[in-house]
Amino acid sequence: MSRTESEAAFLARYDPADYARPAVAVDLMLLGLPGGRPTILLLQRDRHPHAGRHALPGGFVGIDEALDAAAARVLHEKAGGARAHLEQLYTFGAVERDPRMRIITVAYLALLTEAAFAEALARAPALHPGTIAASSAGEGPVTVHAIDGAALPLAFDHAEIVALALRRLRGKLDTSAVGFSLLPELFTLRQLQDVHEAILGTRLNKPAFRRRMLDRGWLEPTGRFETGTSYRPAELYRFRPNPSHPPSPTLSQGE
Amino acid sequence: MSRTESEAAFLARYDPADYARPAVAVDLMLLGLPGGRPTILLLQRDRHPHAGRHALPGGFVGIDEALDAAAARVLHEKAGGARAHLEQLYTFGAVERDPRMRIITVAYLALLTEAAFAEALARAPALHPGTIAASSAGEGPVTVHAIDGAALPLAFDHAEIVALALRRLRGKLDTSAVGFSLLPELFTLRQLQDVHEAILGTRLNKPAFRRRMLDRGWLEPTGRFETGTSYRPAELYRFRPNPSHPPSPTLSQGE
DNA sequence: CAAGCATATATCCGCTATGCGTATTAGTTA
DNA sequence: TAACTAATACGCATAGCGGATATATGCTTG
Repeated sequence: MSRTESEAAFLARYDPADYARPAVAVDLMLLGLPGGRPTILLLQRDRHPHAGRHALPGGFVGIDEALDAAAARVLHEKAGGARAHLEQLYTFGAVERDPRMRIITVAYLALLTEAAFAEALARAPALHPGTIAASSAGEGPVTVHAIDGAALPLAFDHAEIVALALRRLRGKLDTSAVGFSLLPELFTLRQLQDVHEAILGTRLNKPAFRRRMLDRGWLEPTGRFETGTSYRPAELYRFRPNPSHPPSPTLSQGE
Repeated sequence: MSRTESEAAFLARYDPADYARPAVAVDLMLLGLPGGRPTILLLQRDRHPHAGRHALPGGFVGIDEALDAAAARVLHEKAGGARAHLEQLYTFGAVERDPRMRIITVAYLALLTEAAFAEALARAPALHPGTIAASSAGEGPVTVHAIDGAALPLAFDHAEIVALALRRLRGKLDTSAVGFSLLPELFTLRQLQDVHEAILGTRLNKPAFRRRMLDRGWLEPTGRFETGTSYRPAELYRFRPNPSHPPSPTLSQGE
C-alpha cells in the first residue's frame, strides 16, 4: 500500500456522515449460579442466520443512547427488569461476524443473584438456561448445555464472548468485588466460597479462604445467623466496600 | 416506561439499516518510556471542537475493516508505521462525548519500545510527546505535560482513556507479559525492572524482582552481556512465552 | 599495572500469606 | 441424651517476599 493510497483512504473516511457506518449493538452475557453451576440465559434464534442456534440477548444501540444505557435497556427488555451488575467486557468487530451486515458488538457481562436469575427466567419465558461445561477451564470456545444435557450450539461468535467473559471473571474474582454481585444482601462465608468455587471450577481451602476474605476488610459481620439448617448456623455477613482499598481497580465505569 | 413503549422502541431499532447509526472510531494511546518516564504521543487539534487541545490519534472504522485492522491502520498512518503491541482497552460510548456527532470510540493501547517511540517521533513530526504526571497514581483523570513542563490539556474524554489505560496496564503488568512489549529483543533484568518501576511509579526490591521474573519461566538467558558500560555488564535475556502458563490470560485476541 | 569503583549476582534472615490438619462449638436429629 | 453435621478457632509447616549483606566482574584512574 503506497503512502498516497493510505492518505486517500484516510481522507475518504474523514467525514463518516457521507460513508457507510457499521451498526453497533450490545450483547449481554447473563450469568447466574443456580444450583452452584455457572449458567447463562440464551435466546433461541428462529430465523436466518444461525436459525435454531442459541444467542446472547442483545440489541442495537440507539443514536441517542449511551452504551451502558443500551446494555441496561436490553437487560430490562429481555430479562424482565431483573437487577444485575453490568460490566463492559470487550468489543467484537470482525467484519464477517454477522453475515447479514457489518455489526460491531460491545459485549457486557451481567451478574445475577440467584433470586434475580430465577426472576428473569420466570418473567421472560423465551430465555433458555444453558450451563457452561466445567471443562471450559482452558482456552478456546466454550460449550454450553441445556438442563437435559443436550448441547446448545451458540450463534455467531458468541462462544468466544462467553469464553472471554469467563476468563475475565476468573481473573478478577479474587482481586475485585465482583463475586458479591452473585450473592444476596446477606450471605454466609460458605456461600461466598461456593460462588468462588463455582466460577473457578476448583475446590478452595476453607480456613485460608475465610482468612483471606476477612482480612480484605470487605465483610461486615451482622451478628445475625442463618436459620433452618440442620447443623450449626453460620453467621451472616454483608459486603461493605473498603474506602482505602478500592474494590474494583480495573473495573469499567468508564463514563 | 411501559412495556409496550419499550417493545416499540425495540422494534424501531430492530433494523438499523433504516435508522441513524453512531459513527465508530478507534483511538490509540501510544505509550513509550523515553528516559524512563511514561510518555504518550498526541496530536494538537487545529479546529473545533477543542481546538488547541491535544488528542489521541484516531480514525473512523471502515465498513469493511475489522476493529483491530483499523487500529493497526491508524498506527501505520499516524505513527509512521512504527511497530507496536496493540491491545484493545475499552469502548467509550457516552452520547455527548463529541459535540459534532455521535461517535463511539474503541480505545486501544499501543506499547512502543524506546526505538519505536523515537522512530514514530521522527517520522511523524505532528506527534507531540506528553509525559504522564507521576502523581496519577490514584483514580480520576490524568494530567499530561509537554517536555518544557507546560500542561497539555486533553480533548474530549481522552484524559479518562489515558487514566483507564494506565490503570489496566498497572494491573496486568505483573501477571501478563505486556512489560516485554516496551523492551527490545534483548534486555537486562535491570531494564525490565526499570520498565516496571516506570509504569507502577514505585521502586521495587531488586532481589525479589529478579527471583520473581526468573521463576516465571519467561526469561531465556542468552549468555551474551551488555557492552559499553563502565561497570560490570549484566547478562542479556530474551522473552520466551511459556507454553504451560499462558503469558496473557485476560489478553485481547478476541477475534 | 594495581587500586578503586559501580553494578551485577548470590546468599541469608525474618515476616507474612497460605495450605492443611485438628480441636472445639453449636445447633439438629434419633 | 447421644450421635451427627458443619461452623469456628487454633496450630504448624511451607513458600514467597522485603530487605540487607556479601561476593563477583569489568571498567576507570592514578
